[in-house]
Amino acid sequence: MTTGEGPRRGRGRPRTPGAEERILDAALAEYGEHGWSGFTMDAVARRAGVGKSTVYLRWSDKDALLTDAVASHGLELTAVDTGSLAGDLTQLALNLLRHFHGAAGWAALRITFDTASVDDRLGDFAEAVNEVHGRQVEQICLRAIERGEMAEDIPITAVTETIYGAAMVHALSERLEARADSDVEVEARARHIVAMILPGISTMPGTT
Amino acid sequence: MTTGEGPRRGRGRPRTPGAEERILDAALAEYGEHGWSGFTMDAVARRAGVGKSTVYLRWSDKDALLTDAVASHGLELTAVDTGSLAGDLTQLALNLLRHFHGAAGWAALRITFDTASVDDRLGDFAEAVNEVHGRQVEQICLRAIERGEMAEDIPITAVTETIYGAAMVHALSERLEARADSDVEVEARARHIVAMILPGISTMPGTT
Amino acid sequence: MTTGEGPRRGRGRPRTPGAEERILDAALAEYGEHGWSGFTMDAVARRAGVGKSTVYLRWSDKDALLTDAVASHGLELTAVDTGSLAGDLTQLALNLLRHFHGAAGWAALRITFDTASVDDRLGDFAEAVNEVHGRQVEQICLRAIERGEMAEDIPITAVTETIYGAAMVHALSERLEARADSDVEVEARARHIVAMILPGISTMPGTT
Amino acid sequence: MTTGEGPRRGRGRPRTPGAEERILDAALAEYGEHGWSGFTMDAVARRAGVGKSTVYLRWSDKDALLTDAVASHGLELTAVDTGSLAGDLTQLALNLLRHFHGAAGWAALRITFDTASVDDRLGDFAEAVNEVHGRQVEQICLRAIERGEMAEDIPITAVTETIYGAAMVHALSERLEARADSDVEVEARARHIVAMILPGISTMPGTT
DNA sequence: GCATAACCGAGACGGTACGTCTAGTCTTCGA
DNA sequence: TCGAAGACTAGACGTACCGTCTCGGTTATGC
Repeated sequence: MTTGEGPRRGRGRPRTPGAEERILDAALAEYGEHGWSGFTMDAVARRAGVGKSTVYLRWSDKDALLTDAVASHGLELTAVDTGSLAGDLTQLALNLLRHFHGAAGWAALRITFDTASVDDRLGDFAEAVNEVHGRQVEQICLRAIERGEMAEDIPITAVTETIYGAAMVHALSERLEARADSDVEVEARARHIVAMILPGISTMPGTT
Repeated sequence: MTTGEGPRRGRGRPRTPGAEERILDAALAEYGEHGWSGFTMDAVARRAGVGKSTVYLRWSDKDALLTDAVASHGLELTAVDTGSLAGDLTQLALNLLRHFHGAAGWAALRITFDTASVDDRLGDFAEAVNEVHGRQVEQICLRAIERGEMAEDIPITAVTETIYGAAMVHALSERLEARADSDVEVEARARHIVAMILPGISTMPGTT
Repeated sequence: MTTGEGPRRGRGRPRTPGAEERILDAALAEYGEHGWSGFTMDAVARRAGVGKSTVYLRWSDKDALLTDAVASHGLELTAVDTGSLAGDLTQLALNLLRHFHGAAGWAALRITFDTASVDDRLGDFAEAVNEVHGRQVEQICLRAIERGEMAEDIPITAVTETIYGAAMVHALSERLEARADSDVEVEARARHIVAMILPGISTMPGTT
Repeated sequence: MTTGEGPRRGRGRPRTPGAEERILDAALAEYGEHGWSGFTMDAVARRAGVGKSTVYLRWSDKDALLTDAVASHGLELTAVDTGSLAGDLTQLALNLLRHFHGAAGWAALRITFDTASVDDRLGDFAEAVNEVHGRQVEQICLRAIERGEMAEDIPITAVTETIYGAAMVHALSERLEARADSDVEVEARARHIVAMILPGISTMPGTT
């Protein structure tokens, strides 16, 4: 995402192959363990067994590294097409719940909030996430409208925000209460969320 | 929540009355302007017209101050009882949208995420927020169930998470797109959110 | 030296009698134990069992207190008149050696050097010490000249400086080597010093 | 005496060559201008055009820096061999008077007194000074004894202490009276001092 | 006998330096 | 040419101290 995929044909020593990934992993681990205020470049470099200059050679600064670290593990939401609006949304909710529960997803979340707060810093990443995620729901909804399952006058962003928000706050609750849902609970929660909003957006009242 | 409500009967010069509030305000302002990195104790002290030691006399460190600053202005959600579930939820959603849009609410949000991530730091504040907010929705729902407006088998936490999440993510979107909704838009969004989940939780299908 | 011996006849509560002395003692003790850089007003006040304001009520600042503390115990050199130049000088050297060896004398010495270094601060104390001490030797020498024991063309300040310096450096050596001379050694050293300079200032060559 | 003469062969950026000296000079200048209180690490760093951490990378704390600064310029006494005891001593006295009159010599003196007072701090420097200086006089005296100019039963330390003390106290007097001797006066004083003690240590009575 | 006034202890106040730590840059050696 | 090591400037961190101030209380005089 940052490195620039130049064929690296030059003279001199080629870049150590594993370094990039080790650094990203180290960054993610440090961020997960100590949070933003305890996240130091020196610690990342040391943990990755790498000199600080190697890190700065590839990322311009702290934010860039962190952003990239999260991005590298944080956008693994795969689109689905189960054939029904209910199925698509339930699968999406499930994915989101699992995503935000994991370290990378959670880190992505925090960074999104952090970067969204500072105006003089580029919220590139946050916007990217926003767009990627937003497009997911958009496709689901468009398919549903085509099939006639969903009313056309529903603002899609509202659907996105509701589902994402629900998953997000649920993950937050879990962390605050130092609780970890079982697989069954997660699935139940996903179904609950969808059940709650489906009647509100569907064309046929009374469907579940 | 701040210093312990000791009646301060002792000897010695009593603490300057206004200082506490001025420092908290300054902290919130600095945080809002510069974000977490860029938030300086020296700057807070200077802005509050106060010595650094005065700040450290009352708060043990940066996090404690920031947490308190946000808490002092971040829990101003007033419960409402409009008589109907739809009215209550719409009013709540409206409050939340406005809350998260403002500096204090947004800051509270960020801090909630921050403190929820670090285990060796006390997420006291985050838990408090969680509980206060959770109780709001609980009361609304209990009233609705009493009135027969709401099904009894809906998990209330799911309702909470959905509404809060929707408001939260909407505020996030606004910031990411550097957009500021008008009052009309905010109200419309609140109604949309409620309209989306109301059919899913209400006893009478087809109601809006 | 600082207090100003006003009869303190006014109304109001009179100053606690013992306080003055206790503070001075505490100051001297702290200075002796921790040196100039570890000498704090808070510590002095605490050690004297006294509030800081009580200290500042009597002395304007740190230097004033320290100066006074040393002065109160540091100028106890008593003049002597043994009837002969050799006797007078030996007695003086002995006094000085003992003086500089003790805590108060040593502290006075340090302060003299400290205050002599800073031009914007009043070396009042240092000058006072200098003058008091200088006068001692002056009197001894004048008596000796009257008696015909001492040549008239000797600059008296040179005599003063030599004897004082010798005693001073000897005390310094003792401290540096963590050594403490016995009484016999001190007396021997005093005689040595005088024996060394006596032929150089006496009218009769070859006298000891 | 400073950093340990490791050949610094390793990897990494080598220490900036000039920095050490610039810092020491700045330290000495600051000390000379503002004295011990008023001597600030920040000011030293700023004056040397250096970051504070660079200073702390080389010296553990304020005292260490100051001590070293003085040591670097404070031990420039060169031995002399004029061929006669009187000549040697006069030259030594002259050197000392000039040494203690200068900023570095005076600073060295103060620090010697300071470090000699605090037992938990290493008086390394003070001892070094003591030894270096002591050896000077020792050599002079031994040569004189060989030549038969000086009696063998004179304790050499007494000679050292007397000459050093005389020069020291003279410098002190100059400062206290804000006076600066001319070259002629300094030389006269040196001759006076030696004339005073020479008869007392020489084998031939009546020599000057 | 009661107000007045100066003192006392405690300790909070604004300010400033301390010594530590981090960010991001720069400079060397070795691969 | 790149990588690791690590010194560099800049500046925030949290602590400690200075000298000032404001309390509640105490102890004397003087009306």
